[in-house]
Amino acid sequence: MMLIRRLAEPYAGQFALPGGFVLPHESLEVAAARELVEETGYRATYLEQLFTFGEPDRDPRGRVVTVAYYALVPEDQVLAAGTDASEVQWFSVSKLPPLAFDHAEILQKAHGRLKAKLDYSDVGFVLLPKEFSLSDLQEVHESILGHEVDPRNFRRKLESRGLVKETDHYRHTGRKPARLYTFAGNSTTDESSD
Amino acid sequence: MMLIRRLAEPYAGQFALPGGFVLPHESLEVAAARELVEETGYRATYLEQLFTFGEPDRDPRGRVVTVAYYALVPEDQVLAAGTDASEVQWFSVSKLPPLAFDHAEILQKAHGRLKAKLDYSDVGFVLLPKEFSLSDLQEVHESILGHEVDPRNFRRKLESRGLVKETDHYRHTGRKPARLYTFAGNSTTDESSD
DNA sequence: ACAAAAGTGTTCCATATACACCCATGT
DNA sequence: ACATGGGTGTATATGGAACACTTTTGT
Repeated sequence: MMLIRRLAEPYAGQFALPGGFVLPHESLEVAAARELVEETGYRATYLEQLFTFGEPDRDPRGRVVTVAYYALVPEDQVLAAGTDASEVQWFSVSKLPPLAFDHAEILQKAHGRLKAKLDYSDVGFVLLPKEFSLSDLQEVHESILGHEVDPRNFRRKLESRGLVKETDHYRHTGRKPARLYTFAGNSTTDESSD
Repeated sequence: MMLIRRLAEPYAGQFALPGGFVLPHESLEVAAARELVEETGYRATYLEQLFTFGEPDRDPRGRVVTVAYYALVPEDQVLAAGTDASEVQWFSVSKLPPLAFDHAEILQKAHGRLKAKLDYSDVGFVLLPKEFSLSDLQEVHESILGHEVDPRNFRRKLESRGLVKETDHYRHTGRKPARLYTFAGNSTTDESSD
């Protein structure tokens, strides 16, 4: 989970989700992408609307309705703090600091959504470079799900769904070289839900 | 699908979803429930946030962000048109009239969500009175899914999940009396997704 | 040679699907 | 008696879960 440390009141010094206000002629999604770049330097490739939070008292400054989006950020991305935030930092889902506003609730909802989408959509691939080993992909799944996965069952499922294409490249950084794969396709014709 | 005919411009005379503006100290969900009562007379028991629509040009009057909710309304509910609408009318999903704004897109999204939730949540029961026959429940599922369901498989699934409790009441309105059932419980501990 | 991660098969169980007839009642 | 919707069982296919050892390389 990527969080920023707030500079301004309220909640100055605490961690929070990056965010800001939508401009008059800007779509919600474009606004979310813009704020993310401004505050973390990351240009999102995957961005999905999560939920809209609108309790009347969730911001001490007055009525603020937040349309929350979440982005998936490959771990190797370099993040540079922008103007609104003094610090950008990664946290494990299980070790979150206290958060500003109702942002803990937002994060929890995002995590639940991600878990649910993991096995009927292609979100798992977004967090990896174009070529990856099957162990890489498995680790992504394990860290999102929060538990271990059996490598044989995992690989069998990938194969039966035709999700990956093997390349003839190998990564030689470990002990036994790992075959690299690419994502095979957009099978999920997303007519349903969100 | 329940729609109202608009009285005011823009799109006067066309069908649209009931809706309106959130009051300053009102939560989004309360606002949705209030507008539904005002425009259709129906007090929602099931109301769920669907999605937020915020394209800059979706309303010709200016920038309007819509936080869409959907309610489930048992068919036997009597609907009385309120002050903002001249007419409340039911439509089949497959035979919708032209709709105001981007409301067709909203409806389509709601339908997709409902289909997806049908078999991992309890939405199917909300559309029925407290006591219902298994054929009633099956018809609800068929009309949401848009295809027929095998009665043996359907009943077996209900039983294996323990979703219904049988009563010793029968409905004598058909030829063979149908045993009536009640909804058994809230098994779905909704920690995940939305 | 050994440490460390990559890779590989089989069995079992639960759940989904396909399919057709008898039953109980009201008219 | 018959028409109508209510109600029932079996066989097959599919997908998920549990489980441990061999392979290949770098050091």
